[in-house]
Amino acid sequence: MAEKQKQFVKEIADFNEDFPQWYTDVVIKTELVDYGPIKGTMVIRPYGYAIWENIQKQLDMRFKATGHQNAYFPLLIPQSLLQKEAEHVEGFAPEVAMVTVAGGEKLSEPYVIRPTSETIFCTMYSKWINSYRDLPLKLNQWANVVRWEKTTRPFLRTSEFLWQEGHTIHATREESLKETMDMLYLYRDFARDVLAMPTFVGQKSEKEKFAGAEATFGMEAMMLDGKSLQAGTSHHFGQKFSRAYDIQFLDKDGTHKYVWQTSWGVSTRLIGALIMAHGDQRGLVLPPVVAPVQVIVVPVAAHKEGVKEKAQEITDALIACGIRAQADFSDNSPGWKFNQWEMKGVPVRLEVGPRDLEQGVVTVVRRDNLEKSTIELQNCRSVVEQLLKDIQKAMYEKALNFRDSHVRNVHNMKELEQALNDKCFAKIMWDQDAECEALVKEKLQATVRVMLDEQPFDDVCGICGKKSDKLRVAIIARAY
RNA sequence: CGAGGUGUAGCGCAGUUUGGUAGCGCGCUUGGUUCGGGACCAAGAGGUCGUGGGUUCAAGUCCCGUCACCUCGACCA
Repeated sequence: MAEKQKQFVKEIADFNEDFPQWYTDVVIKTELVDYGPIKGTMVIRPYGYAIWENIQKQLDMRFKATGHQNAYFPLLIPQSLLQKEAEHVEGFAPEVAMVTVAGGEKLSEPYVIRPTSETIFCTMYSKWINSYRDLPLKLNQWANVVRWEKTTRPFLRTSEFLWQEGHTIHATREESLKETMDMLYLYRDFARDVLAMPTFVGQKSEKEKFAGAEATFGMEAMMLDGKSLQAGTSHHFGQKFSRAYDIQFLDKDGTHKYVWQTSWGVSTRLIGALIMAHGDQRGLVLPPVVAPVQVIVVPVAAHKEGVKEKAQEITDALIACGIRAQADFSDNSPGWKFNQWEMKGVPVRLEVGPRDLEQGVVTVVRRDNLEKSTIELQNCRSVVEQLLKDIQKAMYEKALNFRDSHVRNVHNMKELEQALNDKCFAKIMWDQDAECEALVKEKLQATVRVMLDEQPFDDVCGICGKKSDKLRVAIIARAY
């Protein structure tokens, strides 16, 4: 028995030895995703897509609550449109896929498959906007985009991925800056409350900012191997795009002005982040809010009198109060089911067997800490409801503790290297010099993830040791 | 594009050194016994060995070509 258990754990690679391999194994074996016929694409299977749907639902609610609306723009973009903003083209050119033939004829102008939709939004915005009364316009799009990446990994980097991209335009710089930050914080709160994932948010370096943006802000999450994953971005464009695409409005003072613009997005990468932030040796651990199945009811000895009926009854009662519950009546052995649903990360398991029925109880096991207990049958509903909330909270606290114990203030290159080798994020004072950034990358294979709005703790740059008036607290980490 | 690796049953692999009837485990099907942490017994089904050419009486195995995929680097949500 114990042998089989060990074998099972082996099935999903070794969590400690090779974390990326563990990750890939888990997403494939838990049927979240499969490789598509084209290299670098993935097929998101029902179980994985259900997570995405829950993420969508939670985000969409928050977007609507902050005055955004959804819309949809075309997949194909004429190449010339993409080329209007110089930095933007340059940034995306290496990774765009193009359509050159349609309707059996070679096109006079190739169509780009959107790598992102700034250009098409801008084109339409310039037609739609006349007056300050038309502003702000705050649209969001749920869509797929294509970026021909050289190396790929399911969810974390694929040639095609799903995301949401918000594109807003405003009459003033203050307002667009506020929008950029508001959305950044919206993402941070969403990650905390929905994904149970603590993040660092802050400004990206010049080198890492979005092609065509004036400033880019990012949200970085810590994975269980101490590496960082960019989980979301929010860009301030200033008037760069509005000048390139001629988006002007007539202001109150009677003069024409260019709009101020933002964009922000999160993608299916969030699913990858979830997995790498919470998983364990047994597989996935999903936060209840996004778990496709929140409660799995496993009958034990289902053929015995009343077991199946009771399991169904309990499941129905939970579904009736809005819990995503499911009963597993397949003819696998209970042990197999336990392991299977644990691997799939279901937060709560209820075991219903003859022994439980005799005593009028049900056995409950939580996925996050594997604690097992029994509850009175009549309290089942309310206990489970509370338990889901507790698990959500406990998962966040666990992730937060992990992160806080893996963040370290460092003052020089030596300490920085030590921190990275200890699988930690490093907080360091940085003078925003590109040479320092390049040095860290070359010597330590690490990058400046974000710059935080925190009090300086040194008066020199931790990398080059020089004084500077541009010192910021930076997070440096190895990253996915 | 640089460096490594892998293609044999649905999945994971052995077999290749030394050419000679295509194997194992899991899964799948059927019947039966089971059921509180991956059950057991029995009987089955399932393969042009990635692909093209060559050597040979004979190629999964040797030779030449080619394709695909994976991992790690440079680039990115």
